[in-house]
Amino acid sequence: MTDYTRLAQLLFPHVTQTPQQLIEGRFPPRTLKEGAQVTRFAPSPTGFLHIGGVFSAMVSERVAHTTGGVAILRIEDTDKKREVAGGVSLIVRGLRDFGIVFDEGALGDGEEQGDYGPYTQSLRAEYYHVFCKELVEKGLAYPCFCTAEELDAIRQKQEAAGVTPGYWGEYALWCDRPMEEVEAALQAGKPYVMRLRSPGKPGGRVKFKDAIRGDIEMEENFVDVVLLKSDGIPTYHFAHVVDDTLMRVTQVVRADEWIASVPIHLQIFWLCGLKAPKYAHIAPIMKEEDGSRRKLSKRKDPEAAVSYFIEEGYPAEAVMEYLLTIGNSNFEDWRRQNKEAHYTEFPFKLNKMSASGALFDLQKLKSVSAEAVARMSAEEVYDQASAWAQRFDPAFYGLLTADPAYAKGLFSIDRGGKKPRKDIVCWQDVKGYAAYFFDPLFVREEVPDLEPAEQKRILEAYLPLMDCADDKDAWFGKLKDICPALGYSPDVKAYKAAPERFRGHVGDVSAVVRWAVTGRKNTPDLHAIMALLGQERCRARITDCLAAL
RNA sequence: GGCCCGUUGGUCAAGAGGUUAAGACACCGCCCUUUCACGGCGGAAUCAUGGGUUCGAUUCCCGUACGGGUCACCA
Repeated sequence: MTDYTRLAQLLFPHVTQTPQQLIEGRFPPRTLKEGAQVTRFAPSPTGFLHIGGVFSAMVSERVAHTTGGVAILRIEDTDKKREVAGGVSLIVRGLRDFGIVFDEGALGDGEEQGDYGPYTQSLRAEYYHVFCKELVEKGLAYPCFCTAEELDAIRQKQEAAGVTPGYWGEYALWCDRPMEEVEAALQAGKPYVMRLRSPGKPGGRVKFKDAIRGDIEMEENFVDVVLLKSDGIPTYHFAHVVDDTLMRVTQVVRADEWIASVPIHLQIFWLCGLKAPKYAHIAPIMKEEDGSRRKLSKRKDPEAAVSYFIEEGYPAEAVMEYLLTIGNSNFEDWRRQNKEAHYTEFPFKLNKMSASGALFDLQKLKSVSAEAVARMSAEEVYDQASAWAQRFDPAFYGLLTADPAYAKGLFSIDRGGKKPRKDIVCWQDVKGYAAYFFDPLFVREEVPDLEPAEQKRILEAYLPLMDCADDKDAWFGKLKDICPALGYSPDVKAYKAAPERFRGHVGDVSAVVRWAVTGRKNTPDLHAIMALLGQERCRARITDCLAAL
C-alpha cells in the first residue's frame, strides 16, 4: 500500500465507491437526441432573486429546450455562512412566476424531481468525497492544516515580494510534508481542508473555447486551490466538476465573472480524467450610475429584485421578451415577423449573445411590455390584471371581478384590431386606465377647455338625444346634428377652412360630452365607452355635470 | 499590480476590408384623426484613441485610454 492510498483511506474511510462506479451506475449517460444540450441554472440561496438571475436562468432553460435537452435547477448551498432562510423557495417561486420551468431539480419546500439528484449540494457530500478520495490516491490532492493566520502570513509575504498571491509552489506549506507529519496532524484532530496538488506552472498556458466569446487563452492554474472546505463541503470549483459530470451537463451557462476560474476547472476535470462541458459565459446586466456603468447588484439595486417587476405588474412574458431582446438582438426582428407566436418558439442562440453587458433599460422594457399587453385578448388582460389586483390591490380586485363581463368589455375597447392601443404597460396601470368605468373610482379630474356656459349649452342640447344603444354612426350622427344650432361645424375640415364662422367643431362638442361622461379630456373610443357604461350611468353623469355648471 | 474580457447614435444593437453604416426604444416634426392613442412618413444622432498593414480600415495587427471581471475554507 502506497502512502497515497493509505492517506486516502485515512481521510475517507467511509468512501467505498469509485468515481467510475458512480458514473456508470448511479448516474448513467442520458439518452438524448443529437445536439440536445443539458444545462443547469445553479443559484446560491443567499437572498432574493435578481433580474440578472432570471436572465441567466432563462438563457440556460432556453438553450436546453430549444435543443430538445434537459434543464436542471441546482441549488448551490455550499456557503452556509451566507445562506438565507427560505432562499430556495424564493428562487423557485420567482422563476416559476416568470414561466421558467426546469425538468429536474429543486421544487422548493425540500422537494426535488429528476433521476440525477439530489440537486442540492449540501446533500451530495458523499459524491464529492468519492472524487476527492481518488485524487488523493493518485497524489493529486492533499490535506492542508494551515490556519487562517498562516494563510494570511503567506499572503503578506507574497505581497511584499511582489509575487502572485496564492497557495502554490514554495508557499504551499503542506504540499510536500512527510507522511508522518500529516498523520500526526490528523491524529491530533487539527482541522484541515483538501487541496488540489496542481501540476501547473506559472507561465503555462491553457486554451478553451467559449460559446459567446470564442477562443480564449489564459495562464494555466498553478494554485493548490481548496477542493473541500474544513467542514467537508466542496468549494464551487470542485462541486462544479463533480456535479456537472454526474448530472451529465453538456453546456455550462454562467456569469462571466467565472471566466477567470476556467483554468482551475479545466485542470480539475483533466486530473479527474473527465471531459469538461462546453462553456458559455454571459455578460451581466448593467446599470448606469453617475455617468458610469456597473453590474446590477443585489445589494445596491433593490429595483433589480424580481419582486419589483411582479409588484409593478409587468406581465411575466413581457419581462421574458425584454430579456430575450437583450440576449439575442434578432429577437425583435423575429417578433415582428411572428406576431402571434409565443416567445418559446424563438430559436435562441448562445453565439448571438453579446460579449459586453447591456444596460438595463426600463424605457425599453415598458415598450416591450406595452407591446405584449396589446397582443393579449381582453380575456387574458382581464385574467392577468385581476390576478395581479387580487394580490396587490384587493379593493380594485373587488371592483374588477364584480362583473367579469363588464370588465372584459372595457378591456376589449380598441383591442384586437390591426392597431391596438398600448396604454397599459403593466397591471398597475389598469386602475388608472379604467377608473371611470367604476363609479367608486370616478372623478372629474381634468378641466375642459370650454367655458362652463358653453358646456352647458352643449350638454343640454345633447342629453335629450343621447342613446347609448345607438350604433357608432347613429351615435356620432347625433353629435353632428346638434352642431349647427349651437354654432359648431359638424365637419372638421369645413371648420378649418373658415374657423371664424364657427365657435368650434364637432370635436369640441364631443370633448364636452367625453368630459361629462368620463371626467377626462382623452379616452379611447367614446362611443364604445358609452355603450358599455349604459344609458343610465351616462345620463346620471351628464345630469350631475349639468347641475354643477 | 498580474491575468482575462469588452468599447458602433442617449439606450439595445446589425454589419462587412470598398455599404447612403440596418433595425428597435426614447426624442423631434409632419400626416391620419371627434380626443388620446395606434399607425404611416420624415428628421436629428454612432464606428473610444494613436500608430501600422492595405489602393482603401469602423472592420485586420500593435499600442493607449476608458469600462468591466478576477486573483477566498464566497459563489
